[in-house]
Amino acid sequence: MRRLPTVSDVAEAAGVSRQTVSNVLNTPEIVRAETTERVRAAIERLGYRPHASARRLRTRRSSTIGVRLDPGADGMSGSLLDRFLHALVERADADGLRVLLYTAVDEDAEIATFERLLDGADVDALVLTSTHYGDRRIPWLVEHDVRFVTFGRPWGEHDTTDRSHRWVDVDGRVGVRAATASLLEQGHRRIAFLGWPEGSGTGDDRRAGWREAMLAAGVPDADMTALDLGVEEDPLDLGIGGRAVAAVAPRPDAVVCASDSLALGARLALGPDVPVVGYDDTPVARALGFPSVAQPLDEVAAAVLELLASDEGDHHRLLAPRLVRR
Amino acid sequence: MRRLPTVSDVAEAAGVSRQTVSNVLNTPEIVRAETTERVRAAIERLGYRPHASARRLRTRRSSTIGVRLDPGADGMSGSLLDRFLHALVERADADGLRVLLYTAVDEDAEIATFERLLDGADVDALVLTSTHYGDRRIPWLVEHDVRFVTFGRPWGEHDTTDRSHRWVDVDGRVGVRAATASLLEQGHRRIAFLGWPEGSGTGDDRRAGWREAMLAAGVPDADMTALDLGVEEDPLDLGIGGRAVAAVAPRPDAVVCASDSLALGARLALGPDVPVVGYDDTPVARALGFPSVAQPLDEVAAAVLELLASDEGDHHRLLAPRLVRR
DNA sequence: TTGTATGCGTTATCAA
DNA sequence: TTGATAACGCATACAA
Repeated sequence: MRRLPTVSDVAEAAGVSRQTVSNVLNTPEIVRAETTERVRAAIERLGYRPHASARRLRTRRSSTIGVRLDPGADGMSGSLLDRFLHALVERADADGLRVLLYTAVDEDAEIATFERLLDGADVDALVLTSTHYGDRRIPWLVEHDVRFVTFGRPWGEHDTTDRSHRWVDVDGRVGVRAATASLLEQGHRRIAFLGWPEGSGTGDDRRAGWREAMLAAGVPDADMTALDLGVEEDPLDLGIGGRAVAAVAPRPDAVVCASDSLALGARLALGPDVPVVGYDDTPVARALGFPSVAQPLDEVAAAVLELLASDEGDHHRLLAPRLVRR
Repeated sequence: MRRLPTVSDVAEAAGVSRQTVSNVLNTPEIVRAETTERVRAAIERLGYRPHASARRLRTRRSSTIGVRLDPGADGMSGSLLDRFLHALVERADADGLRVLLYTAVDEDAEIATFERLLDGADVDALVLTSTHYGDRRIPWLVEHDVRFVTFGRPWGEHDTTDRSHRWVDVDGRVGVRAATASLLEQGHRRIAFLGWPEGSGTGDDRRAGWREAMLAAGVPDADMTALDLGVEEDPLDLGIGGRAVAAVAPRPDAVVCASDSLALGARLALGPDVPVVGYDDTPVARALGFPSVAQPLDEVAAAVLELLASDEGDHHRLLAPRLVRR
């Protein structure tokens, strides 16, 4: 591979000093237009590109953000991370940012990875997904003054006031409410909710959306308890949701689900005649043709980068999902 | 964030020179055990970590490999890339390598990205997926003397002799042959192959596996033509494979498919009574419970890194897939 | 076996 | 507005 031109080469070719070349690149406003022109021409002619490592060493910034590639993803929801990542990489590239992947088996290992990544100036910001209640990563990052944004609310008391933790999330409650409303509009009344056991922020949020829509339609609270299903999902046993929903008597008119894999279970158990709505709009939903609540991953990625970049403005973004009708 | 300790700090703390610290890290065999011990203790005590950017600047290597995050992935096959990526990141981490993502809309854009990534010493090797016949990226990389490995054969004449192009691939022919054989063992004879139109390396390879198994079982060549289905897959029309297979009269006993999404189409069109085997063992196959040919992505990732690292030995690896029976 | 001197390519500081 | 000088942290050639 040929030797790459450096600032010195450009400086020599343009008849200026190295520093001036650097200024043209980094602070063009303080350089005279004519000089800028000459330097730019030289850059073009020589095919000069700044050496990323040298710049990083000097500036102590890497312009790289780290993202964890989730190990536990079951593939179905995994494709969600995949799509988010894609959107993120695309947006980041436009801002001159790179995306570095890492993995970790558990939280302690992940924190150890943070240290490695940050100390070596490999990354200077992190994007975290799949946050959960009591996440130990968050306080660690705050304490070590690391710039980060999570895709997912902390689900704590001070969600929207805590300025030390920036997050972007999608309003699942609104999404599930819309899904439920659309089933109600179609004339269904006994609409079951198939989600996870109470206690998970995300799951309870989605459940709340279903309840709201049902209440608004005048369904009494007492009628809802029998239709409120919470199961522990298991990638190896996709039938669990189906069995739960099949056990409801009388049979529900329709089912709103907290995930596409739950929806798949319901669909397989009840057949195509009972309308089912999923969540995340995965390939499975498209393949089987049931509606699903889609997260606006492009917007999420854009918001994540905005929060990462700016010091002022809001620190939290709650985005609206979209119901994909089929 | 605190100021990070450097080699100098460690040297001072251990009462040696910077060079000795560097030697302990990079060429431990030339340092006296006692000195090593003292230096290691100082490293531990100070929490020293080498600064990645500085090392990269000096060594002119980034220890980072670039991987493209595919834009066109339809989600179902996309999860394949996802799983491969995960395996790759995990293995790479063990070797002290980082994985950087990039995207590109087409080949020209991707080549432009190569230049940016390589010139800036952002990455010093690339892993390419979804290679195809006449791939312009390959000659560009070879010409520019860039280290790379592709996951996927070039499907050219000189596949196995061309030492300038290292690749790892999975033997689809063997996989589909095994899938077909298992159906034959179950007593099925009219086994259709649902794949893509002739002309794609991967597709034709898988088709050949089906033909081999059928021939070995004594099915005459003439009987096979009516069972040999090739359709253009379309993420928006998953029914296309199903329609093709439903149009075969008399109805096939079973169907071997070149992908899980084709298998899904066949399954939906023919119902659960006609055995179907897919390819890639995606969540869809697990969800619907049909067998599928699984690519050993862990092994692929390991092989990719081996080929990337070593200058001698083989330059190509053809790995055996595994039939997941269900 | 250990230490000294130098440079990788860039940008920050300060003087001209 | 531009230029000289130093420094970022590390690793290598060479000397001791």
